[in-house]
Amino acid sequence: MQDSLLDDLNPQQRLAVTAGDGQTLVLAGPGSGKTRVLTRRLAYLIERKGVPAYDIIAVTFTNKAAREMESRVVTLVNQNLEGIWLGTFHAMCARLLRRESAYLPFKSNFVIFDESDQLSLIKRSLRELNIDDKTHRPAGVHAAISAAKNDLQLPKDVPRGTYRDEVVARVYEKYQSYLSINNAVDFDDLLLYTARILEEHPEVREKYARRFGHVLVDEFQDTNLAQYVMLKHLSSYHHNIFVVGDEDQSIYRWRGADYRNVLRFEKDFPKCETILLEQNYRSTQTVLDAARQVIDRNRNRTPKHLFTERGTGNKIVQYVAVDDIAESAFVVDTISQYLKSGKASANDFAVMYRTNAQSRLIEEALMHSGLPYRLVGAQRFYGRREVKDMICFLRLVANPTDEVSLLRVINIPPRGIGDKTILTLQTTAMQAGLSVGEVLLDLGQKGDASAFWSAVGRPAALLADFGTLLAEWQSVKDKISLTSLFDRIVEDTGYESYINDQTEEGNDRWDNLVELRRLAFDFEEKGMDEFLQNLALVSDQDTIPQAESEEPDRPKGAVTLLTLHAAKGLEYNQVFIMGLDEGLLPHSRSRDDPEEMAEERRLFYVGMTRARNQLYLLRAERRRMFNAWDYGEPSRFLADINSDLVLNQGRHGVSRRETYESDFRWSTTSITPKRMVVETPKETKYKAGMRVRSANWGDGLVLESKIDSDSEETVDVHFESVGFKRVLASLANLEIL
DNA sequence: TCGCCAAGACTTTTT
DNA sequence: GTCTTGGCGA
Repeated sequence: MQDSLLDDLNPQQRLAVTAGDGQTLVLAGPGSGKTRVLTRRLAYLIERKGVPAYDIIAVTFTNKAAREMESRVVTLVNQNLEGIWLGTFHAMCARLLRRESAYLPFKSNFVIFDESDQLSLIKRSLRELNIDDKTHRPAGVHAAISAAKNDLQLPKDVPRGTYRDEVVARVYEKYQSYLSINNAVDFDDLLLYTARILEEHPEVREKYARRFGHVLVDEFQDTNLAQYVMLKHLSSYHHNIFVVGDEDQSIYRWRGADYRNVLRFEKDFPKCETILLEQNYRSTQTVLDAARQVIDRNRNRTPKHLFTERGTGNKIVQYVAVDDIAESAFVVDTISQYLKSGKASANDFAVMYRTNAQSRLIEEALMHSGLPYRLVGAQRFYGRREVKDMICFLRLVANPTDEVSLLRVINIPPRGIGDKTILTLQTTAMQAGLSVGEVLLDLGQKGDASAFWSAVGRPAALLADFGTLLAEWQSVKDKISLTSLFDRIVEDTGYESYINDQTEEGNDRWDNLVELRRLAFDFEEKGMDEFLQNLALVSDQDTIPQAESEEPDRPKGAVTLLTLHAAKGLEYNQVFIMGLDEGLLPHSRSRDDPEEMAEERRLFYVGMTRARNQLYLLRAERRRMFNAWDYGEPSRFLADINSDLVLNQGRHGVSRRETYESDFRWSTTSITPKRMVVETPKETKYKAGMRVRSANWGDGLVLESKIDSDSEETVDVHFESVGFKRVLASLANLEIL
């Protein structure tokens, strides 16, 4: 019997796809056909079980995953997916909240603030509350608020035990009130409000729970508490929930993701059927074995025995470079050799690293050798200044009371409206009980006849000019198309000449605006509101050509450079993982938290399992950090891989630094010839773990000690009294206890 | 008000 | 190294 939906699946995959009603947990190792199972499951429900698409909700984390799933399902079933809820968690929540805004502190046409908007609101809240932003960094406070939201806490739920908690709770409250004034929500709110609305209003919960006969979830290991609770409520009527994930690939803990939701799922649904997908279709057995040796050291997970029919394959190549430059040189040399032999093309290669900062050296090395490369994700499209500016202009036209947007663009391009003027404007508005935008519009429309003309003083004319522009855009916004409005704003503000200074960078910036205009064109029919509401939920990966896709303008392809985080879900024939040094991978910030250390291990595991044929693990004996050499230890993860699986290509003796120097922008002053000789680090007097006493700060614990370029010993100490300090050994006079 | 310079930070970043 | 931020002088 032929069955196109099931025939080409392995037994485990088939078991998952055809699982009966109830709760199903599919634990899918890397390369085991997770996406395939999910799409076939959808198709199976619709085609074989006669489930109307309308009854299904399928959630993913990225737009890319959602789009991919949709297009694959469409080719599998002979009907359209009319009425299905298929999309990212955030998009699905936004849809639900727009319908149920009656229960919420904002209107249904709310906008979603992105990260920069959020941060500017946090800063304003801190200022308003007179909280010092040095001791309470905006990003840190925001992270704390975000964590609270992911844990389903409202401001009143935040514990107020310490002064810090108190600060967070107060800023949280203020921040929410600002969001509300602007009719805006942040990313976390989408999840928080959805979970809470389902929790607190039985009639809403029942409405959606009844509707969704089937709930399907991708990347389940990356859900946070809010998402978990939401899923539980959505499936509380029909109890059909099908989740796919892999605890070992959970790498977003710092965003609230909790892989233990996998364990929680099994506990909450004791009758759930658990299916393990262990056959791997991507890598060689060598890669899988090595990866397993690394990941098996983690606890609280379901052990998996990944196997492949692809054979043993090549050994993993380990290479210890003399320094960071040599590390990059090795990558470039190796790739060049492959390409010369004709055995591979550039897009077979990926170079992965822990931190974006590491991309610089490899980029320079690739550029130097003329190899084409593609950098994933470093510069974000929507984060770019010019793109953000334009979006704020549009948001302002759509909603003049949006103060965040207004304050951003009121003086862009510079039109003589400074801090002082803005402050008077704000005070005037507050006294009149109006928003800043409304005052501005009044000034623009009535000129010196406006009631506010004298109140704002000398710069009144400047403000009125901008107000006039704004009023004009407002009056035409419903009469002309979105792109025409776009052009009009660019024209009226002289924005093009402001950003495009005819340098290469200026041209790039202008190109970004042209790209944004192209995106806006897709919303010509749906209109500006829809465009703005969706903007924040579109990630950069949707606008930047992705690694696996063919780019017509680059037939030969390019080497892909990306962080380990960005690598999840992708695969390459040859994978280089750079910087396998203690402090880098695992990252030093994870040093004293076992949970974070476990996540570093998973991150490495994700990277390793991206490789189809050949994996290269690299490290450098020393690298340049700030202005000194940093001598690292090999990553602890390397020791976990059995040496039988590894081919050690040893250590290069020559740094390429000299050869670069002539035609690259290495600063010659910072690299004296003396330091090009490989030098052994001098012994440090203080060692990590030592207890020391200082006359100033009392007792403390040495975290790290190193010799910098001037042979000075720098010691990092955690003092009981004052916390972390970095001191020079020669000056601090630390007594070893 | 603007633009320049110096100081300090700097993990990852699906939405 | 490179980015942002804050202070200061024109």
